Amino acid sequence: MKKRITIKDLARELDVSVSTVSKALRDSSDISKETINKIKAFAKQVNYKPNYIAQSLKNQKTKTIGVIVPDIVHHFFTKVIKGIENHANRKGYNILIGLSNESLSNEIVNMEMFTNGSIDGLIISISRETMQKQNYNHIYETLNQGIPIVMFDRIIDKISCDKVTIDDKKGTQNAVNKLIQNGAKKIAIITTKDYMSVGKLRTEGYKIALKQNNIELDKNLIIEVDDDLLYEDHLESLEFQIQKMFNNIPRIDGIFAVNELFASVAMKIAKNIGIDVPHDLQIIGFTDGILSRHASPPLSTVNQHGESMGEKATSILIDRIENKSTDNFQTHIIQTDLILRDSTK
Amino acid sequence: MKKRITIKDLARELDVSVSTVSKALRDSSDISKETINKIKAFAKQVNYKPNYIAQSLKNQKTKTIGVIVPDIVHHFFTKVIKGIENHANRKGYNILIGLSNESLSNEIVNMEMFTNGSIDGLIISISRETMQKQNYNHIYETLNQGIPIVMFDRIIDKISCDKVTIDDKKGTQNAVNKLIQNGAKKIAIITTKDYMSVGKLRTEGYKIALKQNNIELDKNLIIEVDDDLLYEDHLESLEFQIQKMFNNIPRIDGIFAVNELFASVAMKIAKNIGIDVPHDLQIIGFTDGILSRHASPPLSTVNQHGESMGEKATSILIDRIENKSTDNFQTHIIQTDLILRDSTK
DNA sequence: AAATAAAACTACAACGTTTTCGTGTTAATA
DNA sequence: TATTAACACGAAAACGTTGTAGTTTTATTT
Repeated sequence: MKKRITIKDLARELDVSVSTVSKALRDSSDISKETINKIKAFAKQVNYKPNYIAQSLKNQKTKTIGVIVPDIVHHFFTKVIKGIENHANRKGYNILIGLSNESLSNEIVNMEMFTNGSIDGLIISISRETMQKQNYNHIYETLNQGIPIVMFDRIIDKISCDKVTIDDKKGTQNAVNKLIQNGAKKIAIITTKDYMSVGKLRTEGYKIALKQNNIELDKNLIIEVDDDLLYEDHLESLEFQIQKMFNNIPRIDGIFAVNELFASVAMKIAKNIGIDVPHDLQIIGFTDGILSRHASPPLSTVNQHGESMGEKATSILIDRIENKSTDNFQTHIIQTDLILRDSTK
Repeated sequence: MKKRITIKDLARELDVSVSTVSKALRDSSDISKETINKIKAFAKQVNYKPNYIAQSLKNQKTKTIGVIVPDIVHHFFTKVIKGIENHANRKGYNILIGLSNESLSNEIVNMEMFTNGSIDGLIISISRETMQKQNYNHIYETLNQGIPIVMFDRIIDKISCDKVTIDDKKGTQNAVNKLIQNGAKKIAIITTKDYMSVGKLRTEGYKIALKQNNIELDKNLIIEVDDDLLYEDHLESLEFQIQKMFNNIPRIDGIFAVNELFASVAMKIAKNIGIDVPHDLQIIGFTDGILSRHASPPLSTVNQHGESMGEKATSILIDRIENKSTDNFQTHIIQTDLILRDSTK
């Protein structure tokens, strides 16, 4: 376990000053080409690596960006993170990850850990509880500290910062339109309570598509699933709610679901009670995850392009960090596309 | 955008020295109870937060741990990360995430970014390429720098550091035993090339179980799937390989698969060619992910307890970090358990 | 050869903390 | 009352960098 080599060590060994070494390593015009080469060669030889922490302190920037997501055991977030990491790495940034577990207090704790000098900027998709309680103080605070934030997917309109989201409304419209084109007449939507921005937007898209096609809106066909619990552990409850839908409403021939879990559970239940997918019932979900791909039949779905989302968020953030401007916030909208598989005709 | 408040600011405002403030905030016995209270009160009032970077530099520890995984769009790794984050957070640590994307060079780049003073310790599951090429220099180097490492899941025996893994052999044995108890006579294993430690170990477990039950080993029943490609994008190739197995070998009545993807694809193909699961063919996979749970029928599987794994790895690492000892490396083995669902009788 | 300009290098402060070693008060002891 | 101990606080160095403002050396001009 050898001690780390510092600039001071290099300076001592080469019999020059610390400043000379520092400057040489950064190709300063102050230092002669000759000396630069000598110093760099020696530095490489002894495997000198600059200490990031010291640089961060001195330069007042850390070259790391914080990422806070509600959950990580989740295909979509995972895709976004991958996009973030890729882009960040290319730009020489590290990423610090925090999980809110859908809880406001966790979100706050994570934010506080991050905003004590550890990050240059933050990418966040806020927790369910934060949306419900509409408590955004922690967000405003870090913004006030001059730390730029990019919100993605779960967005708060009234907070002024950069945002990247997908076109939930349009994506849903396209999906529902497809269902209608394929002959569906009685189309249900399985969505979440509408304090969730995405659920809300998607429900709106659903309504628009119906109206465009002159189909009367039937409120009974809007199933607002109680999403307070994590379905990873409470599948039965979800199944029960969807089962109830089939019981109460006969002859549904199209389902749009706001995520792939809802879609695949709906399909499973439909099949169980003898409904043929896609012949009698067509289903389209949201998110092109593993569930959609491996369901039988494979589910048609709205692809969110999570990775692009992560990349875009990161590029906006880094731009903001490096150019220090604090106005003209943009909200970038990523277009979705419809992946047609065998749950539609 | 207000400037961050520093100890210096507090000192100036309260007309005491910087040292006094610093000590007061850390409850030093040097400072009178009275002054401590006054300083703390004021600090809270103006919302003073210590600068982590400065503390890191001074204390020569960062309170952050690095995590490098081959992929993040992956249920198991995601579970482990969740476990890591939870435990780390409880202990006041942040986590820095790096993705190797199964590539050695990416792994190296990430390690280098991390080991330049940014982390106190590292948790890693090494990339496929690293295992193939058996190039571990970067690992040895960071170990040499005095940065403790905990390897998980994909482990290199000969590297001396802490490890946490699951009992792949035993887990597989149990699963295969179950298959045999349930009457299966001709049991195939779908595994990976054996440079992957987990594939190897699981294959061994399979062999042991057969031997224990006096079933002769038939090499044709060991399907080594070519896992150089990511199946997220190359499903057909995987399907083709499994299809071939069914074509070549008639009357397989049991399948053990080393991951849930292999298991679910095998099941899908079996169903397609008219084999009834579980009546004619029983299947057990590995990893209790979303695929297993939502397959139809739901797949019996070996649960890896990823979250516990992450927690254990973190607790071992933090212990190592805080106690600075550099001997008595442990390898902790997490037991699996068998989740029986409808793909077995 | 003296004056000046350019080139090459260095000292030092700073980033925000922590900590060691003082130093000045006050209280307790002889 | 003089001596000592305990207490409360402060100065300064240190962590490893960077960058400004010198200073020294060398080269150029007169």
